[in-house]
Amino acid sequence: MPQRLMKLNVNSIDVAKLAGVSQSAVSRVFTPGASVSQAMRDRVMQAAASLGYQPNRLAGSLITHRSHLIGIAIAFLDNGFYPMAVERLVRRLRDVGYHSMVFFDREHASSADDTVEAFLQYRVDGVLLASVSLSSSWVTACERSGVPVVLFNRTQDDPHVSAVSVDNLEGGRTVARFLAAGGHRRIAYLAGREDVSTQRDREVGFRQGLAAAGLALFDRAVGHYALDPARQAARDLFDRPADERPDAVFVASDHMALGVMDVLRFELGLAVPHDVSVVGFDDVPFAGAPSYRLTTLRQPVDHVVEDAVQLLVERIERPALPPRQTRVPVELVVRESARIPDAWTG
Amino acid sequence: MPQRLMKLNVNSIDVAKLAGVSQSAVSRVFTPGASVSQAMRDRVMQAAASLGYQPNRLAGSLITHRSHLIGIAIAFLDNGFYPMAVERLVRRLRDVGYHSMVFFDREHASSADDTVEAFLQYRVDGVLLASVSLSSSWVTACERSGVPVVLFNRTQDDPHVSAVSVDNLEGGRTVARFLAAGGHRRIAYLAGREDVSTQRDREVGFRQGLAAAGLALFDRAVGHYALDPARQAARDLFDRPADERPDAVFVASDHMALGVMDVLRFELGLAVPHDVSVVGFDDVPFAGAPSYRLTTLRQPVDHVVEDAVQLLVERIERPALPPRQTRVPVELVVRESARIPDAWTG
DNA sequence: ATGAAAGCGCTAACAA
DNA sequence: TTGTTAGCGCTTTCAT
Repeated sequence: MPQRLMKLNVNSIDVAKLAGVSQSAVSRVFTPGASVSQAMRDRVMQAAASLGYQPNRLAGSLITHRSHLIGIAIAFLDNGFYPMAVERLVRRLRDVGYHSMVFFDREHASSADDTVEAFLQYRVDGVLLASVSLSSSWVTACERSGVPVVLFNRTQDDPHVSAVSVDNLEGGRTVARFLAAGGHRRIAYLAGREDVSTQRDREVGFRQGLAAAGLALFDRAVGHYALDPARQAARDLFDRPADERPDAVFVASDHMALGVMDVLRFELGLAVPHDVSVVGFDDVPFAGAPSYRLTTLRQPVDHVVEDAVQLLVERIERPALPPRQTRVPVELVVRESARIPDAWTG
Repeated sequence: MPQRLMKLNVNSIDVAKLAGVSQSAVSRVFTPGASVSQAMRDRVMQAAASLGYQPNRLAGSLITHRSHLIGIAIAFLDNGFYPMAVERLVRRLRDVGYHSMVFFDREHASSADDTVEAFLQYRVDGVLLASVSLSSSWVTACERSGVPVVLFNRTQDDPHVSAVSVDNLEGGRTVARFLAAGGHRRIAYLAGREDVSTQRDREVGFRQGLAAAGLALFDRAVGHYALDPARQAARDLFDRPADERPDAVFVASDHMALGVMDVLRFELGLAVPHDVSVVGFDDVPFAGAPSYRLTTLRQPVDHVVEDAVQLLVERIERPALPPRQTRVPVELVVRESARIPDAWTG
């Protein structure tokens, strides 16, 4: 049969006819764990191969009620932490048999609305939410339709939703301890977006740590987890006479911290860490570059991803299981952007 | 009816019953452009809302033969160009009504194999290939099943496949002209992966431009588009006495170029651009950072993405249309990592 | 404009 | 182990 006349969408009936077997036999051959003889398998596979047959999983999902699709919603990839996270999430999900539909939602609620609608219409088996701005009503919408949701890197007070996050509170405390031990006395904080849990927890922990060292926050500015606002915040904090400016700053994300270092060194002519110590959060790839050498708290991406996938898959496979939260420890990575205390042991 | 007893997977029949209309009426209400009275639409929408009904697009695709799914395959997100590209690709596709299944394939052919299989099994309407390593046989597999493919940022000599790329050849020539005009005489090239078209075209164009200026390549090393190999290549090229080392280097990607700058400045103690000029390719976000200020060729992401989506959608919607290739112009972004020729006008 | 009926490609009882 | 049969939830003729 000339290839040009080949039927475009080959189905299991075509394969069955060519192999001289029933259609359901074909289905079984392509169903892992079904009961088929080797002879049957060989005949069917050969027929399938010669027709270029691939089972239609969309059709299959109709009856199994499993699409093996996971919806991933994320704000954007500007911050270098998220490309790492998304890539590993998608890879890990694939390892355990799921495929990823990914959506980017910046600020607008309407866009997030469409995203949830798409998840529901495509009958995704589960949802991973890494967006900073998704309100809890979307979570409710999914869970009500029986679609389990896992919050990635943010928490809600609501224990009815699974979530994985790093220990932002302890991270904040660690930085405070490190900076206080380094002899800093005018310590500032550069905040992320005020409405998200990571920001809040990092700041609360930081203030706790400062208090424990007998210090109070010297100053504070807001960078919204974005580059330009962070740069402006750095100017607000540091474009002052030497004795009125902070001698250290904890920046709520590396993405912002790298921009802050650039402003400090290239706009304001300050030396890091001689004039000011900078500590970030995330350990993005550029944090380790010789041009920055940013001291920061590492979020162990693989660990976080592993937990997220685990949390999601367990609820997909055993819907009766209750939601769970996990909290992954962070690790201070000491580089040279902040003065290192004598005999720092963690 | 208590919410806890609510049926989990509401279908169009449930909605029809509640609204007291036929099932096909429900379908019409949710089909854009179908013929329904306003009264019918209102009744159905109300019933649907009260049940939380969302049409099952997987079922719909069975009959329409359109999944509105696009398969995107990409190597990885290490290189800062790709996060930008993927994010915009996914957004743009969504704007025109398509949803993205994304896959990451590093080197292994078997993984790419699985990816194509998944694309076929999920009956994606089209495929976008941004992976560097996907061989042309996958393209054939998709196109034979009637799934149009667009190559993103790489070309094949084969005109039977749609492709969008930037003008790497002209880009290479431009850099040569710029460096020659800057008075450099020992000009080196740091290559990407030898087996991909972007690398080849950039180098060919570069050599052409050098020849036109009466120069030949002074030296060459290979960085495989990856950070560590690029850093090693930089050492090989520059860890020599002053009169034996290049006075300028064109690096085939910014991702590598930033690493090269770090080695030059922090390991080898060379000043950029005083001792050596560096030019990159891509214009990734960090290229503009004050710490680097890398002179580079900008790939206009929005333009490239626009073309890619256009090329794909036109073939999905009019399958008879032949594949096309587009070539997007690049633009030299002059910063301070390379000596600027007097009166440089482009 | 609406309803009845057929069927998209598949999986899963059930029989044999 | 294999075949027969009945749907899964939808879109789309075709009548009305």
